[in-house]
Formats: sequence, structure tokens, C-alpha cells
Amino acid sequence: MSVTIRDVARVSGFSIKTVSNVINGHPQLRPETRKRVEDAIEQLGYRPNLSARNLRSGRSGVIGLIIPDLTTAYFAELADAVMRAAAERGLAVLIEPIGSGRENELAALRGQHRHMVDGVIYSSLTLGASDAELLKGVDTPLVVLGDTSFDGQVDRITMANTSGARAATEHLLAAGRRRVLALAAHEGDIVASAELRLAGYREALEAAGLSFDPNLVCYADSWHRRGGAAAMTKLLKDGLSFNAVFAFNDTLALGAMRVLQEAGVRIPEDVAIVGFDDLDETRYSLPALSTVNPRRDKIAKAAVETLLRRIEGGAELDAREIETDFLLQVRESSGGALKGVSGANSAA
Amino acid sequence: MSVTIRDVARVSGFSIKTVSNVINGHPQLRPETRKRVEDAIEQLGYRPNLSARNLRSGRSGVIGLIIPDLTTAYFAELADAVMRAAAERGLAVLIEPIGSGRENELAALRGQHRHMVDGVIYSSLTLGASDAELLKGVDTPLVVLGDTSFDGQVDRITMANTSGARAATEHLLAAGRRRVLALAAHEGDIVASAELRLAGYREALEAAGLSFDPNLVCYADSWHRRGGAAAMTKLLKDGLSFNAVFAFNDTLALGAMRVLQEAGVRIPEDVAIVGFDDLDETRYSLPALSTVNPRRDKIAKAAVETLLRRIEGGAELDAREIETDFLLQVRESSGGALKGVSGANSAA
DNA sequence: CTGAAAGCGCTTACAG
DNA sequence: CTGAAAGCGCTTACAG
Repeated sequence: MSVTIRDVARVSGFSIKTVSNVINGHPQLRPETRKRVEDAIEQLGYRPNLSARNLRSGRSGVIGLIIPDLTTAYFAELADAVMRAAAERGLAVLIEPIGSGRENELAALRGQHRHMVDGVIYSSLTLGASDAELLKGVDTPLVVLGDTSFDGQVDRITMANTSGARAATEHLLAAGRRRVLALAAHEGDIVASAELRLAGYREALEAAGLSFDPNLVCYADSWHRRGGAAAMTKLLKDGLSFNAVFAFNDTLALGAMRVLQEAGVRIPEDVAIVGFDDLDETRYSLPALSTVNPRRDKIAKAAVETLLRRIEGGAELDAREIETDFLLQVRESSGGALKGVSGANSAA
Repeated sequence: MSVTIRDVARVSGFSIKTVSNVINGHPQLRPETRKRVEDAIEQLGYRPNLSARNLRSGRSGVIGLIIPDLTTAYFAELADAVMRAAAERGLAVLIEPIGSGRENELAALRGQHRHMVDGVIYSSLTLGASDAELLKGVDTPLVVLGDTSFDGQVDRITMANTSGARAATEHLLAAGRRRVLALAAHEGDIVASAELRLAGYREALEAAGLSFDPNLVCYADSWHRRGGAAAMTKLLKDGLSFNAVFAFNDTLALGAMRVLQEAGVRIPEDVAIVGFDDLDETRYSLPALSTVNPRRDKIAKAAVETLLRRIEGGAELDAREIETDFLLQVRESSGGALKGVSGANSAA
């Protein structure tokens, strides 16, 4: 019923092979031939059948994206970025939300969609360095997004946790704040990124000649708004003194900011705040939240490119690790008038 | 290189046809035959090649979901629900975020992924009744999610806008509040749902014997937090008197609530608030937001079932319109102790 | 540059 | 119940 390459061949007067050459953009074609074939394609409304093409080529043109869920802003925005990057390379994305927990993550690696996709981008929270063997055993091309190193055994894209955190802290210190609270969380196993961001925080203190005060490091019991709010409530009750906050992610920052404001603390006059992630909503909070933009666009692009390279190159290829740069997004919560600061790009 | 049905036939000692029968669960098979084939499948680790199956059957097992974007909480949660519903029917979902604007929406109907999907679920903001012809012209099976009626020409799933809004308003009135502000927005062309919700609001007033006061209907200039905040700021400045707010969506409610609290208004003591959508974050706001749960789970399930019916039944089938029910989710912002109220289910 | 033919892995009438 | 064969629409050596 639908138009096939055969119809195009018949109408254009050329062979199937020639039509195929036109479709696939082979260079050695007489312009006139190309033109006539294209006219026939246009006239018939021909579109290649992807199932057939895939059957032949062994590819599907679809990549998988494994994330915990789509309702957390962070992952929704990550998915959005990956879809855009994939679209640019003509790929479609099949999202597999797997819920939280280590078992789910492991199960996803053997998921049912594996046979529909050419490769998988896998945003992992719970896998650790000791799982490198496991990941190598996966026969689907795989790129991991995450902060845990797998000793160069798996393709991985990561964000500038340490340098981004350092820049955020330095920005607060540069404004004259000397008591910068570090607000982190333990929940889940995202510990890797918390450690890296803490390291950046300490680097900034050191560079400024300030000593590290463990009392200024606070752990919320979740990475969400509520966790940030609860932690800040406790800190205020305890009477801790500080004039700036570097929260390890935006939702912690938003929760903490909320509690500070309810307590009559002015932001940024009394306490300046910077978050991490640059979620869309940070632009709309009151005041707008300063934050570290981890360049999800670049992460997504690097992930897609790396996956494509792996799909084409096969398992023998050496694993690649890429760390993208960051952008310090200065908004109202930490000053306002300052310009954004660019981060350095480093790769391993 | 990979295991094919042929290998299974060889190892099991049966013909390809018999193996195929086992895979596709045909009933007329000797248990022993089935067992031996299944053993061979197990032993070889055979998995059907979907491209081949799709080429043969003309199906892909993938459905498309067209939404404006994935970074808006509402659509992220909708996408999540659709993926769950699809997974239950063995389908994968290809999300196509198309940005906002009528042109993008129209373009998406002819999108490049159309040939990879068996059908499309389309969450439309800007299409109107006059576009029914256009939608009928789409040759891909299509189910629309939205509040605009297409005169029964297109399969459509919609939520209980009017009865949900009525229940929300009645809940506020039942608590003794007599000046209930209706907070809506104009932006985009989501006007259809705004009108339906306003109708529910008016029904509730009427049923309670109260007259409708146009001054209590307020339009923000966007459906987002910021719009709700700006509108509420203006209302407070104008000195409008009210003791309850029914916001037409959750983000408007959250923005308004924020401004009220900053102005020292206690919630729910001074002003009770109810939103619409039951976004995940409403559970974590301070206070937790009461809201109308539009049962995205049911909407998604109905959409997938209806699409499957259309895919199998073809274009001759009569179009189906389904309105799902709702659940009033009473939380802290409007009282707290009250139980949730179930909505009636109606279908056209 | 172009044509005829094989084959990707599967399902499904058609015969037994 | 089961087997041999055709064909879904495409790409790609292989010959010209």
C-alpha cells in the first residue's frame, strides 16, 4: 500500500540501486539523475521504511535513555537535553524510567527495550567503581552519565563538580562573605558528586586563605526542597552563624531559601545563596537563584557523540571519559549585577 | 552473528513455523513441543529481531507522544504516566518535545518520527475545533489529549475540568469561605480548559446560592508560578477582599501562595487555597497544597487503549471521546483534616 | 555511473 | 499439528 523504493525506481526510470544512492547521498551521481529521482520521490511522497532499513543495517536509529524518573526536574531537564542532542544526529530517544534503587538500575541494563535500541545512555545514581566489570559485561553500547569513575573501563561523561563548586564558593567569598555554609545531602548514593563538590568548596576556602570549619558543612536528609528546608530550620534553631550558603543542588537551595525568608533573613543582603544544576525554575524563584550551570546541553551532546562512536567502533575501542565545563549563573540571590563566569574545560 | 529463529529451529529439531508458533503463543501446540522449543530458546538466548518482525507486520511496537516540552512539570508527569501505561501494553514511547506555538504543533503532525511509530498521542494546546479536518487528514492513528472538542471526529481523552473545578470550589465553600477568588490565566491557547474550570467554579457558587462576582475572577498573564505571584501582588495592592483561592492550576497557586505568605497572610487560616493538576511538588510545598488530581494515570491508560484500538481498527472506526474522573486532594492549604472526595466518571 | 540479485529475520497463507 | 516457500523494503557486493 505504501510507496516503496521500487515505485520510485519505476517512476523515475532508474534502477533501485540508483534510487538508493540518491537517498543515501552518494557523491558519484549525475546532477540530472539525482534531480529526476528526487522529483519522483517528491511526486510519490516516498519515505524510506525504517524497519526495512534497520533490518538490513542492523541499526534502529533509536537510543535508550535510562533515568530514575521523569518527574524530578533534574532528570526531566536532562532528558530534554538528550533528546535535543539526539535529534541533531537524526536519532530518536526511548526513555526508560526505572525508579530508584540499585536493583532497578541493574535490571534496566537487561531491560526489554535493549533490542530496539542501538545503544544506551545511562544516568546512574547507585553504581560504583566496583561495578565496572558488570558494565563491561553489557553487550549493548553504553555511555554512563555520573560522577563515579570506572577506571577508564566504560565511556563516561561527567560534569565539572569540583571546579563548579569552587567557582560558586569563590563567588560568595569574593563578595566579602566569610562564613559560607556548605549544604549537602546524603540520601541515595549520589555521594560521589557531594564529595566532589565539597572538595571544590574546600579548594576555594584554601585559595582564599581561610581555614575549613567542619561546623559549616551541613547534611540534609534528602536532595529535595523539603530536605533543604528541614536542614535550614534546624540550623537556625541551633543558632549557627553564617552569611552565605552554597547548596550542592538547586532544590536544597530553594528549600533553605524559603525557610530563611520566613525567618526574616534577607537574601542576598543578610545571606547570599548559590545552588547547583541551573534548573529552569531557579529563574522564577523569588529572588532568582544563582547557581552553577553544568551545561546539560554539552553533557548531552558529548554523550550522544560518544555513544555513536561506540556503536560504530565496537567494544575494542578504548573507553573515553569527558568532563564538560560549567557556567556560573549569577542571579539575584547572590548579588545580581555580576556577570556569569565561565569555567575551564578539562578532559581525561 | 546473533541468534535467529532458524537456529532455534535447528537446535530444537522443529521447523521455523513451529518455533514461530511457540513464540507467538499459538494455542494448538503439543506441550512437549512447546517445551522443547522453549528449551532451545533458553539455551541459545534467542530474542526476536524487532526490525524484522516490524517489517513483516507493519508495526513497530512504539508509539509517539507529542508534547510542548519536558521541562514543564505538568508535561513531565504526563509523559511519565503515558510511559507507564504504554509499558503495561508492551509498547515503548518516543517523546517528541515540539516547543510551543501553533506552527510547531502543526509541523509535529508531519514529524520525522512518524514512520517509526504505530500511532501518536498528541497533547495539544493550540489546536481548535476548526482543526478537526486537519487532524482527520493525518494518516497516522492519533489520539488527542486536550480540552477542545473536535465534534467527535477525532479520538480524544480529556480530564474532568468542570466537575473537578466545581468540587474544588465547593470544598472551599463548605468550609464557610464566601469570597472565593478564581485565579486563571490567558497565556497560550489553553483557554478551553480555563473556560471549563470557570464554569465549574460558577456551578459551585450557584449550587450554594451565591451570586457570581466578576471581580473575584482574576487572570494572570502566564500559567506559571511567576504569573500567579504577579497577579496576587496586584490583587493585594488593589485591596481586593477574599478568604479563599481556587487557582486553575498548581503553579499559579504556588506563586500566589508565596506572595500571600510574604504579605503575612496565614494559609489556610486567613486564606484557603486549592490548585489543579496535583503536581508532585504540591506535596512538598509549605503548606502542602490542596489540589484537584486529574488522574493522569487514567488519562494515560485511556489514551493508550484508545490508540491501540485505533491502530487495530483503522480509520473507519467511530471516534471516541473519554472524560476521566478526578480526585480532590485535600492537604494543608485548605484545611488538612478533611478526606479526599471522589469525582463522578462521565463519558461521551 | 547503473542493473540484477541476494539476503537481513520474521510471519503467514498454502499444503500436507 | 508441521514443513517449504514467499515476501515485507531495504542495502550492498558483484558485474557490467
